[in-house]
Amino acid sequence: MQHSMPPLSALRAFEATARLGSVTAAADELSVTHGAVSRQLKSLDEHFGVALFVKSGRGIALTPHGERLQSGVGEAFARLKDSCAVLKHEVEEAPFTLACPGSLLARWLIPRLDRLNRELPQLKLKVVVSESEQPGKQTDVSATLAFSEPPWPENVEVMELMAEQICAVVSPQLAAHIDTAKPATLLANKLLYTASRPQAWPQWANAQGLELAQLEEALSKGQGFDHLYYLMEAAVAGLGVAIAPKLLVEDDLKSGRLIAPWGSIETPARLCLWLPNQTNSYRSEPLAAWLKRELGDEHC
Amino acid sequence: MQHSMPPLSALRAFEATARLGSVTAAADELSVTHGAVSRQLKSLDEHFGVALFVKSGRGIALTPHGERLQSGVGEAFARLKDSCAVLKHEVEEAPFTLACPGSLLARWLIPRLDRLNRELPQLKLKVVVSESEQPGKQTDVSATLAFSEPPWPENVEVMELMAEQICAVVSPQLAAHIDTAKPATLLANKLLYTASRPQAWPQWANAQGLELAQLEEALSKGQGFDHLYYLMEAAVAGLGVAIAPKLLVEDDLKSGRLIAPWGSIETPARLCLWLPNQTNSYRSEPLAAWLKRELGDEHC
DNA sequence: ATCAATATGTGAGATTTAGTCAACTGTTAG
DNA sequence: CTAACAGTTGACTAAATCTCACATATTGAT
Repeated sequence: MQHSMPPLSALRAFEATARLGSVTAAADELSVTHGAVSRQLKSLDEHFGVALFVKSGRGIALTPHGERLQSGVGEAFARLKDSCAVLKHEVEEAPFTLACPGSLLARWLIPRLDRLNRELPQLKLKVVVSESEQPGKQTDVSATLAFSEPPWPENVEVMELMAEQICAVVSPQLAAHIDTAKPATLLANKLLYTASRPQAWPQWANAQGLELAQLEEALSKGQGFDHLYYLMEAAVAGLGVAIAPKLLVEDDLKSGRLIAPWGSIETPARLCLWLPNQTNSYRSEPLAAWLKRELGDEHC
Repeated sequence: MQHSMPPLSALRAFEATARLGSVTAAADELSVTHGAVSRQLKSLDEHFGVALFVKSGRGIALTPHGERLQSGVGEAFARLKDSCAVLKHEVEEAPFTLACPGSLLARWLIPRLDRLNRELPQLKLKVVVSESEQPGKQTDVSATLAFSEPPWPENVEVMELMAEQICAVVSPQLAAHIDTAKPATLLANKLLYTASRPQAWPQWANAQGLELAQLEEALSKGQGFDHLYYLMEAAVAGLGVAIAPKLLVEDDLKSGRLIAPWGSIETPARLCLWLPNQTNSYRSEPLAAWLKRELGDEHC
């Protein structure tokens, strides 16, 4: 009495065969060969010690025992399929919430959001400003887009999208008064910075071969902002020279609202997509692919 | 949308775990290690792209998604188990019908039937006289017991129980008038035979070194019977010398109603249990074992 | 009648799935 | 603070399942 249950795969084969009235059709539905289904049915016969099908012409037909089994098993499998389909549907129809820092959201993602939604409508994408400092921490988001430096924690999946590049930017009006050929002349100007990225100016200065002490002094005469977003607005307004991820000023450089006379440098940070553990890859992969494509296009 | 169904074994692990509230308990019920169940659950999470359980203290608890899945899947599995149990019960409770030739039934099986039923009550044994000449042919019986000669057809399972032995038997009263030392003297007596076993006398005569021509002549003076059963009654009544399977006269020999002065010889035939293809081995094996034991005991 | 087409059954071997074992992490209770 | 418990995971192994190719049986068409 211990094991009245036969192997489940055999029951599934039975259910499909009984419903479709054909071994071959059932095999087709289950994406296996008819031989595989035939074996499963034989194993069921042996399990129950009674024939569930009899040959009928060149096909098969249920025996009375088979018919009685089918009535219950058919309903059970219908229930099973329905339950799984409902859950799958719930998961797929749920909006995909992408968290992202405000500056990246405002200056890069939002201008592209309409196209993203048109190209990946099945995501039902929702974007929110990320609140936590650690991207993987928020549990109520499907993914987080952010610049961050390796190493990354182990219990989350982090997809690297591109290296961060930063550049010093200035309004064209202000640039007219600077000798942009020599980086050092920059230090005479008002430097704009944000506390959220204290390493940005030192990294840039270092790459340009400038003395850190000189930079410190220049910064002390500069202006700080709470947020990268305000910093960039200040640069556009011609308040001074700002340092910013190239990605966030790309549109401004193209439109001529800002210029970056000293080029850009790569930092150790990477633009990453952080995925909590159980994120459905069917949903995150198209988004990752779209982001990579979008970022790649901009480089050309 | 193709494959909304995860592997069924993973669903079963989920159902048991959700119902019992514990991976270890589920593993126990399914007779596997907890590691195996843990893997199955993980594969389900990945299939649906959502966590179905969360760690809760040192155990686990269903997530809202998990709870919704459980409600349907639990019922479906209950249905499945019930359907299988019902069928299994039907098969096990159905009487086991054993067919058997009339003579074997009357002179060997019926005297032992009460004990057989007492020792194997779960069989709910029913015996019927076999109608078909070919033992495997009848479809409405669970098994057929009969003497038959190899080779046997391929599509039925035939279990050999013992070699057939035949012996010439005579009533003690009649034996008093025969010189039983020499087989040849037998030919002077009235030979009793049945058309259903034409080879019996020739086989016996051959084994005793008698001429077939002489036998033919003796047989022509003898008496034929429709059925082995009448033949044996005739021998008991002292009408002449009969030839019969030793098994069928064993009880008569023991009681002294018949004697077999010339011993017995083995024929190519075997006492066999014929099993149609889908006979449940859980039911036929105890019967076969009982028969073998019974036959073995008689040889001692 | 014979041949092609259709449907199912089966032996042998390959592949995939699922399971075991043992080590590891985290939690609770004494 | 240790021991017992509950679950997860890496590496390996065992077993179930599938495929392929061939065999058998029925049906319909030439």
